[in-house]
Amino acid sequence: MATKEQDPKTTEGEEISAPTNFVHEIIDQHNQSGRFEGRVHTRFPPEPNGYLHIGHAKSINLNYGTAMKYGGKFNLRFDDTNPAKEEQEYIDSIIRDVRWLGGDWEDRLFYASDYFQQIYEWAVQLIKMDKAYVDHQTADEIRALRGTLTEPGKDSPYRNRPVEENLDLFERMKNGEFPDGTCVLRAKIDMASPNMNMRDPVLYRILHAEHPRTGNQWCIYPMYDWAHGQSDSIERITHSICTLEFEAHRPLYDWFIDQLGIYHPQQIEFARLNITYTLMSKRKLLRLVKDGHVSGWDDPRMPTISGLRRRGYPSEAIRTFCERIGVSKANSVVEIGLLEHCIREYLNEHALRRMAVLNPLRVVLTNYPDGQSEEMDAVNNPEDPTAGIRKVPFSKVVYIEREDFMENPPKQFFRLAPGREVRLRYAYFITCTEVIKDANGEIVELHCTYDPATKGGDAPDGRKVKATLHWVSAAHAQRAEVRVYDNLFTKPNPEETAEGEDFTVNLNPNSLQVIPACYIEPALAGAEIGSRYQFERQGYFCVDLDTTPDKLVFNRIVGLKDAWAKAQQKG
RNA sequence: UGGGGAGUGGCCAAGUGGUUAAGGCUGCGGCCUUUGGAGCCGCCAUUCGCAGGUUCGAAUCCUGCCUCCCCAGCCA
Repeated sequence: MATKEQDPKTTEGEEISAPTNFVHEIIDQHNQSGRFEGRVHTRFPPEPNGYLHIGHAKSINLNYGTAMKYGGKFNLRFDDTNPAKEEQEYIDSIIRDVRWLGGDWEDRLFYASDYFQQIYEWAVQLIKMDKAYVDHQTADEIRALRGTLTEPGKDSPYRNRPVEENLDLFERMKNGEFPDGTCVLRAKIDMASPNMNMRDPVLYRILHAEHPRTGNQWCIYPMYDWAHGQSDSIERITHSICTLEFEAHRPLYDWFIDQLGIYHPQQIEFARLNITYTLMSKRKLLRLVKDGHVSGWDDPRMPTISGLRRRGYPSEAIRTFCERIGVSKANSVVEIGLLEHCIREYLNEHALRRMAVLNPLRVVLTNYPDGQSEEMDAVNNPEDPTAGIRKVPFSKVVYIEREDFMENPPKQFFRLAPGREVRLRYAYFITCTEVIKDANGEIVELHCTYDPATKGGDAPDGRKVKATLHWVSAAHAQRAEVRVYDNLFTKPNPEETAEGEDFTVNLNPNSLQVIPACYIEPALAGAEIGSRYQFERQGYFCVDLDTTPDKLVFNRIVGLKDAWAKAQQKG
């Protein structure tokens, strides 16, 4: 059915699928022109100053996926050039997350700090070429002379120091002779450039700080701009894929590489991911953690990879999502609904079905023999016959979902109501005969009769019911805590606030609802942490790591689509 | 009012001078159903930021304009 017209071929004639985005299109052009001799080598270059989030997943998927598509290689490299903000904890979490997302760097785990010596030598080379100088201005003075977007900057008074003096000063910077902030090394480019990045950017600053990798070996650290392009060059990266904000830095990276005369990767910029009702800024996510708005980086409401993992989002589904959103240069905001769709789509196929009652209503089957119980066959996954069946115990008293009963149902409601017959899934047809209330008029129990002829859920006389309810036998039920999540923010754009307010005013006070005592079927006892199930008619749930041998805790990953709820909303 | 990017349906996104302007998500109908789930079928841009122009023919080429994003860290 798919038309297979002219699949592009490599020079070897081996088939490569058609370009799926503009990045691949550029690579195809390079492969045609022979720019990189057919090599494709990408990398994911995080700074270890926070946890990865789903926006990073898009980047990892693009970089790793691209390498795989072209039979190339993929590196993981930490851009650890600022010891003031970076920590080993972040390095560890990032490694774990990239691996979990399926990225495989084989033996190519690198650090920009691995290249500090080389980068230092290149700085010396630049000084010798009279293309860099030590500037003793303060940060404020540098800023004052940088000019503005519309006015050119002015040369630093230190700009024309002799090469020998610069060499000496830079050496002494490295040797720790100056306190932090005394001076910096700057590139000598053009203070009048319309591109602000070219106005003599800072290359090195003095930072007497302990580095997670290099300890106290260095007290000068290269700026990202001075380290990043060269790191890619050292690793012989072919395509340096990065986000849009670095587009204006590309001329600078090109200038460095051309001055140094070293291998030249091609930088390609794409638009970062934004998702409705969530934040993607590392700074703001850090704030949520530090200020205790969430329980940690792995709070199941966080868009961090560790949060999504704990919530129960399968990495396969996250990957599908990353494929489906596409890659372009247009700033965009993807609806959270698409992510949830991908999660449901995967889990529908893979999650075992179980029955669990979150908000129980006791039902007594008045004509069912006292003390009797039997085992019903239940399908584990209707989408996957190989998942088999299980036994579910049934007895005289069962719990059903409170919202599956209405005393005075509207015409659209076809679940249980007085005098009405419905099916208990895999069990029997039951008919509600009596509603028991307490002194306050609260419904505390239902009396129903069951039809023994409908065992398994089918009526031999062919009569139909309009609803099938999930249930749990009271005598066999296990207890569990269930945590139901909603969006962390109440607005599609959490950054949208009134003057003087910040994004925390948009925090959703109902983003976490804990249901301490739910009833679950016995097959769920001993479920492993991280395992995922569909609770029939409710949604997908994942065993949380707070689970202990005597207390199961489930996270709701995502609810099932609910036509009844939607109809209610419409009124 | 410098420089660099981007504008295709509610949200993403294909499209690279000749197609009825892909596809997915959402939404809306209907079928089916022992999950009001899943699945299946159908509908949803005479128009591509706007205005001109070139052409037999323009989302695609040209000109002008509008809107949005990024850049003035010793952050990345």
